[in-house]
Amino acid sequence: MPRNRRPQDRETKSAEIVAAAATLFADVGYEKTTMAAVARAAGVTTTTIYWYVEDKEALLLAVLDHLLATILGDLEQLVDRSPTDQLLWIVERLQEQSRLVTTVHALATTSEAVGAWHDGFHELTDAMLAEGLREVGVPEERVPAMTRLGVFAIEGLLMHPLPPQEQRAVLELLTTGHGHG
Amino acid sequence: MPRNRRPQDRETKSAEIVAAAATLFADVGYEKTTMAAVARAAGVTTTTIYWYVEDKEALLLAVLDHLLATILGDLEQLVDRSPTDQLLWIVERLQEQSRLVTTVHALATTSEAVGAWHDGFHELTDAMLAEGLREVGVPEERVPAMTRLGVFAIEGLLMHPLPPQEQRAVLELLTTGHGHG
DNA sequence: ACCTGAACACCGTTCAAGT
DNA sequence: ACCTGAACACCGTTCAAGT
Repeated sequence: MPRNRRPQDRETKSAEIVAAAATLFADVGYEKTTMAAVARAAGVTTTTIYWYVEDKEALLLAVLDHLLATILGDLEQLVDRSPTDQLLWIVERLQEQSRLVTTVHALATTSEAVGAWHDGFHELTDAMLAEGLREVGVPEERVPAMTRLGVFAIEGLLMHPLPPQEQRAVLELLTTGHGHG
Repeated sequence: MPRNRRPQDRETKSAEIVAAAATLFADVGYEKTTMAAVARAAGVTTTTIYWYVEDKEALLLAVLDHLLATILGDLEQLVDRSPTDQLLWIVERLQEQSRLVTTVHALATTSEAVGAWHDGFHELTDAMLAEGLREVGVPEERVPAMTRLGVFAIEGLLMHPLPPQEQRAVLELLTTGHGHG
């Protein structure tokens, strides 16, 4: 048996478990997803999961980390696009994961680890949005408040699906300072 | 035994159960609050709760309804204040209940009933905010988008506590169209 | 009508035992 | 090192039995 076969397998199986959890969390929701269901979807026993992950919350964090890494990876392909385009693309991606977004918010106050993840995520997206605003020519002293408002708007759109035109109207109001014409 | 004693008692005890649940939901969170804990706090047996309420979710809805009624009741005292003042006052009240806010969002997609409550709540707050914007002189065609953005900002502030000055900066940017000076 | 103790189903997690 | 079946603790909920 080759020396490096085990680690390979370990990563593969771990990835399968995380992938199964990601799908179920997005479809059924975190709270309603059973560890047994994750195990079934991943083709292992329930107890096996605990060999790869400390508990259900750690599984959630693994899913979040994987998701974030995937999004950031795909984003590299879009470096040449405008910051606004990049942001809109992120919104689309997160919209598919709105259940996970609300779950993170719900657990952020209760769980130290999820709270830390949430803070880290916002540091990243805040910085990205601020950068975009500066590139668009927003004066420096307005950047912080606009960044906040922008993030709030994005989260709001994630959690309250709106018809495309209304969604667009909100984002236009946000960026240009006046609603549609 | 007087004819009307029972109904009185029933309402009292029901109110005690809902009050106990409201406190625990706000402090510990909905998911982490045990029906046994609610019962203990209300001075009844766990099973007794099920005489007054169908299940845990119905208990949540009772808490939400009571909270909303209380807030709207108190708001009557402030009719002479400006819409902005009224809104700020509501934000403060909801800020004490941010756990409940995230819980509603988390369950809104899963539960029909919570989803309906959430929609009703937004209809109400959206209408209030729109009214306030009109009174402040916002042109009619900008009202819808600004209302949306305003609600998103408020929810954002509820879920991401900010230092007072930054909170103020966001609200000012929202209402005046430019950040602090 | 209202309340209860005992019991049930379900779920996250642990553990002793296997390979 | 990795995996499992059996068992445990906990929780929402039900039910037969009481007043």
